[in-house]
Amino acid sequence: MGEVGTKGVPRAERERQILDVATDAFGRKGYAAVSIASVAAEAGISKPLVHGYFGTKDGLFAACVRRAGGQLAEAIEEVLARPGDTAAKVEQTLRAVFTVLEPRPYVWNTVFDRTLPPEGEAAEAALAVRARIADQAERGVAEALAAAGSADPLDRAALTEVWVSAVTALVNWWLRHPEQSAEQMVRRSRLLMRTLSTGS
Amino acid sequence: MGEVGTKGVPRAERERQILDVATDAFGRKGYAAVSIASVAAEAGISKPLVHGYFGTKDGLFAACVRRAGGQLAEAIEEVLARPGDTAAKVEQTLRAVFTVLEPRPYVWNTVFDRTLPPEGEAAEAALAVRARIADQAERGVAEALAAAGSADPLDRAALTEVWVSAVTALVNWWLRHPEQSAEQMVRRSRLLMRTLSTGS
DNA sequence: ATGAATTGACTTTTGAGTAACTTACCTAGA
DNA sequence: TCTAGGTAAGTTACTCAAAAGTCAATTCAT
Repeated sequence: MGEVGTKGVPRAERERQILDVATDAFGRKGYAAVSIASVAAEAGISKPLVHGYFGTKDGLFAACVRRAGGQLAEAIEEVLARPGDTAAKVEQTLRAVFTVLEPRPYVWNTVFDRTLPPEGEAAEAALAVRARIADQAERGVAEALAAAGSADPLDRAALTEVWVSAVTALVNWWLRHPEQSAEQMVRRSRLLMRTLSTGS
Repeated sequence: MGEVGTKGVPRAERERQILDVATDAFGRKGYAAVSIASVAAEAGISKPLVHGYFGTKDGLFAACVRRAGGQLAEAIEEVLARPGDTAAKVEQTLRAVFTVLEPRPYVWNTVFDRTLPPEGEAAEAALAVRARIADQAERGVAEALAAAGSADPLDRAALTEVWVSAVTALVNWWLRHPEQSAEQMVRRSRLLMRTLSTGS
């Protein structure tokens, strides 16, 4: 256990390991409830190494959120860039999100963590990623609303928020039913979205 | 400031004040990110008084969640007890939830806090309230799903979560646009719910 | 043999929880 | 109506544990 000295693991690989463990922990329990020591233990290394590579806890979180946000935003962007009607895009966006999230469903909650300290690098990074995702969502939402006959910017802002929140809810439900595949989640989401409108 | 001795505020009222402040803080930042000291400061009293009334931090959270859960469950129950078809109930439930959540939108986040320590009174109380609300919502949701051709209990559970989460998002949006009336919000919600299904 | 990887053993800060004291209110008896 | 004393409300000043962050020493790969 207590062996000192290098183990021959290059920094890049070790950083990836740490980010994997930390993202999972942050997403499960939230920023405040995660200790650097527990992350280090889970990764099989010592606390100072984490600090050596990522500086502060804030820095570690920021790194997690930037990587996660990059993966998510990229997948969504790819869908939006493709041609197609609104119906297709909604479904493809859902599929993209669930597919990216499938191996690490906690990524989403990391980005939308509410327990961050209001100041600092972590909060800034999270806000940036959220803004990017909200911006992407708004583009898709605008189309759908136009089809429904509304061009009201208030409608657009509200629906964007509802949409993001609905995805969050689906992801959290998924976390408690990990046996579901991404494809099952897409199919289920389609049914649920359709049902939401029956009462109206 | 540092005046010692009683200020003549009876225990019941002080407890209510503390619960108000604590529920808001827990709902905003999550269990782990809230300190007893900050709650006490915000309530204008000292830390030991909070401990004297609620024991541990776990006990304080449990008290918050029980009160919050009671308020929510009661309002929903009242709507469900009234006769009417699915469409009417959806709309009435929306109206009821908006009304209950308006003065304290963070109540929902408190009940569904993910940063709770897995063991202890707080987690138990939260689970109990979640189960109660989920059970109520599921009754309403089951009807709508039946109309859409699904009797899958997993669908029901997931939709319940999505639905309440969507409503919460609407409430949070509403707080940032207070010029909107409750009736406008109900109408807007109807449009948004309908639009959500365009893709399917 | 140089530098990157890595840790043990610190210091410091923060926050939960407690002990012991102080003050105000309220009622029973004179 | 006045006062003695019990009880409820409240604080200051601590203890203790956990967790953030630092430093200097150590080992391995090239």
